[in-house]
Amino acid sequence: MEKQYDAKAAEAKWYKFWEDNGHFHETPDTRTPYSVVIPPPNVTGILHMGHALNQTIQDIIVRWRRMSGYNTLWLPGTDHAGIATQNVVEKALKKEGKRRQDLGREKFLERVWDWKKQYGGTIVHQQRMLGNSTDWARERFTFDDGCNKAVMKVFKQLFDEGLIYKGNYIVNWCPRCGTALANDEVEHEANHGHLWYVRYPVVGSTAGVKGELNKDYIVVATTRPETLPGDTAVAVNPKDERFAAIVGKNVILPLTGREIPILADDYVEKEFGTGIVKITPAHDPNDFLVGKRHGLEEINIMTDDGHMNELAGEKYCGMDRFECRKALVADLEEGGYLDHIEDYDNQVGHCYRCHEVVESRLSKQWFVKMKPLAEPAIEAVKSGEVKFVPKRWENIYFNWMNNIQDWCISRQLWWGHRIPAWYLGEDIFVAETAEEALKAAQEKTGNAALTLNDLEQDPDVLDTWFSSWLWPFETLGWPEKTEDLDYYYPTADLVTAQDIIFFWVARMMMAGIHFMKKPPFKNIVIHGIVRAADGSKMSKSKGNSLDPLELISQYSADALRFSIALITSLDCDTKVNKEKFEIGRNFTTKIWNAAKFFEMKTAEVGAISKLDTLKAEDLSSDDKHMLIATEKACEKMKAILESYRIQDGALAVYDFFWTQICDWYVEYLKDSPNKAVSLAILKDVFYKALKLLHPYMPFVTEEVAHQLGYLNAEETIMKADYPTGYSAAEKAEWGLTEEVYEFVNSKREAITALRALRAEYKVTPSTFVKVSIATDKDIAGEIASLKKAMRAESIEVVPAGADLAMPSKMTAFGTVYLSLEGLVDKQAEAKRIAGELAKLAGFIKTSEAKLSNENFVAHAPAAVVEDARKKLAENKEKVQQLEKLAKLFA
RNA sequence: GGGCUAUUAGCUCAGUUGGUUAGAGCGCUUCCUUGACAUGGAAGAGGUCAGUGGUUCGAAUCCACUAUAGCCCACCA
Repeated sequence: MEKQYDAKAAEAKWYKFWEDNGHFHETPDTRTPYSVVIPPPNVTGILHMGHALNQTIQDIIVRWRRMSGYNTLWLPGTDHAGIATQNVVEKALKKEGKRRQDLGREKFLERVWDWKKQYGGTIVHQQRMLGNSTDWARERFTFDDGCNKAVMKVFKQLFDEGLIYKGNYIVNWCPRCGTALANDEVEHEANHGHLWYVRYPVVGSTAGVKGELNKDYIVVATTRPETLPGDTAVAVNPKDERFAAIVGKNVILPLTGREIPILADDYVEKEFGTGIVKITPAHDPNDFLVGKRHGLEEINIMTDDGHMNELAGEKYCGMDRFECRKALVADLEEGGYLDHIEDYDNQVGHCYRCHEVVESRLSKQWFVKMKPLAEPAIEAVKSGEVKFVPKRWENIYFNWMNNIQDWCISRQLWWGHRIPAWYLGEDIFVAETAEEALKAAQEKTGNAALTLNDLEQDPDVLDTWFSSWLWPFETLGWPEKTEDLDYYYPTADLVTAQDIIFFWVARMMMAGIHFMKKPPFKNIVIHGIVRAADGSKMSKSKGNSLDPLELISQYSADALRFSIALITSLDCDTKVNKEKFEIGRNFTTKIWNAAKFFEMKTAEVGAISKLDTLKAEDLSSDDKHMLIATEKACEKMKAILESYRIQDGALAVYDFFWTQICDWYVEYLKDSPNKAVSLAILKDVFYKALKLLHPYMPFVTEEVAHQLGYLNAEETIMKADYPTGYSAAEKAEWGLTEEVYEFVNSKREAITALRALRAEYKVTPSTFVKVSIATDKDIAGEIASLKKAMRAESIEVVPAGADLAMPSKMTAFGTVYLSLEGLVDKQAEAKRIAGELAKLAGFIKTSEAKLSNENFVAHAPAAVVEDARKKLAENKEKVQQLEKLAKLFA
């Protein structure tokens, strides 16, 4: 083996090997299926830490299941990301000085597809760098032909079922993207703004203008003065006695001179502002509803790109909305209409894609009725058919599902699934294809001469999520009846971050149940978000993001994966900084060096024993301990991974490899009296460890498994069996008992105690020392190995309780004494001992109090009481030892 | 305005159903390098488990309140 592990070379080599040999690919057979669909990243995306975390978790689970004998499918793909992708291409066009309208719809779409062909593979390529064992042969795209077909069918079906409708509604509108947005595509952010108090003169009073305004006006508070020209009423609360007298009168809308009524409506809060609110039905969702209730006119004063139109008045027409706000406020002030201004903090909606301030805009859109879809999706979780991990997300899911609003699915974009609705005059024909729509139109009109040219297709496209909510079954072939669909659906686990529970997970639940009659997955595993070291969100603009590809290049993919697994808890967000990835890198190095050691020793020793011929008497207690520790590690990993405790698993396998194998057993092996046996054990244990590790660190484990000859060139550790420990027969044959395990643990405790004594008394490790051990245990067989581990010149065994005047430490193994012979700083020692005695006295006091408490003795489990008694006795003995020692230094 | 979560060593986090003298990694201190590995080994310092009150023989763990931080939802102009 090379002196250093070349991660870059190994990772490139093995990924190609796996992919070229179809190791990620399975087809339906008689085994139990285990399937997972990846949350498809945006095709415009580049790999970020969120992907790295999400996909590492999935790959760990998937690789573990694959090794555990399941027919495993992890299905990859990308999302066509309507707005995001269109924006990218529009930006490129802008550099050429063009807009998408200059190209026209068809040419523009060609450009987007060209872009997709050229750059759409970026993230797909980057995912391979992580080591994902995704079945690339089944890679899908939410806008490929199959998904398009699925989307068309779904739209038609929902329309026929009366669950899709078209309506004139006030929607969230991004003036920059020029499209409607769903409610959850709007991000609310704190805004330090103002509340403008504006005077509206009451008609029929003596109110005049400019400087002559008096009590004959009312004052209206607004955060959006620029919408004033769109006002068609002002409103007060019907129970508000202050204004009872003026309800039904009219006011004059400042600057326009238009007369508008004063209404009473429950929506108005008496306490807020002045208790009077202006009603602008075309520019505010609440006002829209008020307007509907009172039959008000809806005056749209803005263009779809956020400028004022002619209805805003000649002066403001063409102005940007925020420019207009300034101009209008200035005019109000000049006209004497501005009462005063207050600072006011509120929440303002922003487009989740481009961050522009969202406008409420009146327009015709398509909606899906969600309530009927949500009900069975709620039930599926309530009944336990689908489980959230961690469970607490269920409440959040229920809360959202119970308050679900209809889903605005139309987008005024070009890139996306075009809405399959065709118009002929007033008639709408919804069909899966244009031909079917034409046929329907011909039948309806009785005019067989109609052609496609007579029909006009709805220009809008569907929300991207309208395709991705079908992801778990459209990717398996639906609406065709395929073998894959039959075998792999429903999928097993869905792993995703908390931020798309509503966007995606909840909707997949609804679609899966509605169209497939079965929820799309059994477990929904929700993990946190990767944050920067200071806890803030990572973002490119802040410059605080870590690039997984850079980390891979610096530390290796295995290092990235292991580190991220080690520091991630499902329960909370994860803060990361670069240094954390050294853990994984160092671990890789450790594995490599341990392998080198094994190779070297094997060559040195020559023939090593065969594990299956060994009997208990061939094995030392340390040998047995190693085998038991391995057994325990296997059991532990299974339990951990079954409950999705990725972090615990990383820690457990790290500890097993580093502490159990390297720190203790390898050190033991160097001086083992029977190296042929110990190497045989190491050989077996090492391979088991590699397999336990493989889901976390696929590359280095594969490389080492080949280097050490566990596998031949055609084989892969990916398909090796996940270790389950030893058989009952083997355990009996080898005498692997809990007693031996505990015994060796206590021996190690004694070794550690001696080392600590050395450090305390500044006896360097190179000095051979005289050791005494006071114990009644039979430790004769351990003396040889103890001598080596303790670097002892001699070890004398004396009966427990023997009275030796030497520094000592108590262990379960016995009391370990270090002979001093010509040491030490007496004063410092005396002081240290006094400190320790004080500490022990405290413990003994509380301990005695506890034991003399009848309640404790009566109520606590016997084992707990027994344990407390034992500890008390031990500590009392310790005190005696220390007191004796204190005399030495007096 | 509702809801959720967090608060444990200097830092990042474990601590599974209440019973440890509260752990890990990094950082820090001391010692150890020709013998797999200094990306290493050994030993150690460092915490009244955010605060207050309660339940209990016993609380980091359960309950209530408070404080701080973060997230999500929500139409108060």
